[in-house]
Amino acid sequence: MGSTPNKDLHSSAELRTKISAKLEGIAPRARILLAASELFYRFGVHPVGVETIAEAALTNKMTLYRHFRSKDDLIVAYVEQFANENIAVLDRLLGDEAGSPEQKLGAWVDHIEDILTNDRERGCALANAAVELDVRHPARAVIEGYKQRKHDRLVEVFRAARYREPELLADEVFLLFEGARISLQCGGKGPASRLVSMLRGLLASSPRVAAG
Amino acid sequence: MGSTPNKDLHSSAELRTKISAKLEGIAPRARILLAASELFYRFGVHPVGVETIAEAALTNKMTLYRHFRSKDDLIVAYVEQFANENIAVLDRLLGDEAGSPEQKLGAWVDHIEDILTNDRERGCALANAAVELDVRHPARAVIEGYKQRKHDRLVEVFRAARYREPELLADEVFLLFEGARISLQCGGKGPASRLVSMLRGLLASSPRVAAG
DNA sequence: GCGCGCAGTTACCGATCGGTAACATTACAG
DNA sequence: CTGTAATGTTACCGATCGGTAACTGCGCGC
Repeated sequence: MGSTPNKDLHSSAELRTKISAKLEGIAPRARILLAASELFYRFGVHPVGVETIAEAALTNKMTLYRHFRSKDDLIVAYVEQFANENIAVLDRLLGDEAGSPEQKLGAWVDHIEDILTNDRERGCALANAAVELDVRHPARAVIEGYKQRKHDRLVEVFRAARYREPELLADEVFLLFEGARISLQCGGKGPASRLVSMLRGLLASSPRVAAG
Repeated sequence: MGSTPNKDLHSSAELRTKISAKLEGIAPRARILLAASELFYRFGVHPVGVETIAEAALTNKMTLYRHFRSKDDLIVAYVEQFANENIAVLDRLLGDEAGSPEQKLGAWVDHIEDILTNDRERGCALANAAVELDVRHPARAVIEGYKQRKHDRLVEVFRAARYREPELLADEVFLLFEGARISLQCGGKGPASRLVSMLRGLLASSPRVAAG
């Protein structure tokens, strides 16, 4: 009943102006992908129709289908874009030019804090998509690859920071973060709001090996 | 593309026989709710149509609408049923007749292990539903209430077990578990598979107050 | 045996879905 | 200025969606 994103979109100019603002001179394909990202993330991939996406992108359905073979193709592109963006953020925060491992981890926790306190937070777009999509949907492979890469980066940094059990620590931090994002959608503001302090405590108290 | 549950259901007799097996003499309403539970959990609430549910319940759409005002009503009933069942399990595992707090926690961790190693695991049905449904959907309130109650039970047990910071520990365990269930759907078997040992370690190493 | 309530059946409704065909229009390169 | 490629527009397709009407049939209590 409440989930009528198309009607909501038409009646309120909110998203319309919000998307339009970034649309000056951008190619149609990019516009469509941008609009799809906003809508898919806000309402999910199933409730949002292609017509709605096209209109939000200030174009039409035909142009959409000239750039994407099908809605499933668009979903894959949406997921890939999100994965690439997130990986880019991770590269920036944890890359070679981001300082010491401790600085990297601090910056990463700050970044997490920003995400969780954002009022537009609706969980991890990729995790949400995984929930919505069938296991055989091609986007699922993209999602799995992203989560794997993210986990690997964490292990790297924990190892560089000389934690005694970098894999275990990465698993722990990974699960805590995933849990916080999903539990924010289940109304549980309490547990998620304490994630950041939990992470800082974990990083401070986990055993390390002595410096060589 | 891959998500065509209706066709899948019709072509394969799998779910049909599986559900039919439990259907002897059960009232139509219960049959419908049972079929809806199976289908909603496997494929999500949006991709599954009411017709498919009715057929899986060995009845028809009219009977379905005699017992549920709308599909959204059915979704609410589905979520409520899941919440009640899960709370009942928690009552059994953590209730007054379940032994010492340590025994309760051990049994609960074992229960979690069972869930995560189940090959039909598709995450928490309620969390999945929350991802799919709009914030204003009436089922969302049910989900939030359930998560709150579950969290409260955990705090109780941790307090009874004389942990120094029962709320913090409950938050931690809660987030870890939620994270494991969602990350199983993102292909990350690694982190989730180590959840149980992480939980046992956490319970063993967290500080407690001295017995009075 | 009769009546009544519930379930089954069929057909239908308007709306929307993903996707396509045919054509008009723009923009830009030569 | 002209040719060409991309975009916009309109109308349409079959399928499926959630939901309803009208009628038939069965079973059970009285």
